[in-house]
Amino acid sequence: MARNVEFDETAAIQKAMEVFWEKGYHGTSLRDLTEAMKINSSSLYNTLGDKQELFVKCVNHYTEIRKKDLQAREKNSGSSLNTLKTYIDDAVSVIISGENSCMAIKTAFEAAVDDQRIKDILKADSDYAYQFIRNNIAKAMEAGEISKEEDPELLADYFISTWTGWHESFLLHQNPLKIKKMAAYFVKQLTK
Amino acid sequence: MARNVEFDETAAIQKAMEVFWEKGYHGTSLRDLTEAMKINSSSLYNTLGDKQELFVKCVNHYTEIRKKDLQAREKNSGSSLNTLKTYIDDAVSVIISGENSCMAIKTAFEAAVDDQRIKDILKADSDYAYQFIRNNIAKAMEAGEISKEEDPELLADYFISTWTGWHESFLLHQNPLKIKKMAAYFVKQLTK
DNA sequence: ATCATTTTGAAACAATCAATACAGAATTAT
DNA sequence: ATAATTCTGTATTGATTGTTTCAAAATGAT
Repeated sequence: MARNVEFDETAAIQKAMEVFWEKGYHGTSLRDLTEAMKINSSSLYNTLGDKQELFVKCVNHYTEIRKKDLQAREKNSGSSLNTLKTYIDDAVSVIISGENSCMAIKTAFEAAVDDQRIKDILKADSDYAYQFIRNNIAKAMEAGEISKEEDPELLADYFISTWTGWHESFLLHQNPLKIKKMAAYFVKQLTK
Repeated sequence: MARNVEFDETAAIQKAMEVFWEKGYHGTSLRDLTEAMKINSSSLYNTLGDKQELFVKCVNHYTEIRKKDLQAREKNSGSSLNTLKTYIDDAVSVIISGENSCMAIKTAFEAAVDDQRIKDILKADSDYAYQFIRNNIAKAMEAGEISKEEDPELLADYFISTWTGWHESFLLHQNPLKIKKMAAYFVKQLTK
């Protein structure tokens, strides 16, 4: 009957996500977005909604990427402790690469503060990582790789929390060694 | 020779700080500021400068408050370990009180990202806390309250990092027990 | 090819943004 | 009291904000 949408919606959201990621929600203008997405504002409003809706879609997109990453790690055979260690190593690499900090963290401290929808998405994202870590810790305990005296729930929370601070540390001090040392210390605490 | 400024500059900065703290840099408008500060925009620009300058003054004000807090804690006699424990307990109380998250963290992940001046202020703030913690850990080691096998520098970094994550955790999950457990675990790790 | 439908692009919308101009009120020193 | 100076309030600046309008272009079904 009629014309189809010309642009790739997922690609457009990806681009928008990158802009929001870099500049934050309030720091991003509609013109920043349409320029990066290479679509007109009328097309944007027609297909993706207003700024807030688009932002929600972007944060969702971001957490879906993270979810897929965790799912890929779950499939990976090998000891649970190694899965966790690799997970930590990869995170350290991302942090000290000097790229933009984790979007979930930035969003948590900016836009999520007064938007429950965003909070819910980030909470679900955090919960998913929590389960991933908790399960692997529990399995590592069964395998005797981590002391059974520890509480996997507590350790999982601790895991996620510590992480966030590493981003802030590198943001301010730009010192890779600090991050590496903290990661090594964390693994040591975990395994002893 | 001439008239004096009518409003209390420190009080005005305090008010501005509260607004920035709540809404973030980009989320705060000049109207928000002048309304809260109860001064006219012309007075603002005359005495405090533009939005960016005012923000710098506010972040400085915030870190000065924290500095004074730490200095008060330093004067407090008692064991170094107790000083650290009290410091942690107080932080936990603030976090689970449900008030706004720490302004330094929010700013680090929003405005500091592309403003070196802000980064420098926050770095100095972080360094001051670092010294406070490091010194107390070192003293606690001498007193035999903390194992001498640990590295006070590393522990101090770890201290600060963990902290940040607690804020994010409570922001998303609103679960005081999680924070309390993590704090208890942290102290346990520190002292054993 | 025609028609119905939808997307697109350019332009413009009112509202708000940060920032300023300027006149008059207020203050101090003389 | 006068003069010199500075602060304050009103009003407004041009720019930018998010959003919408609308005609023209593009598409698919008949």
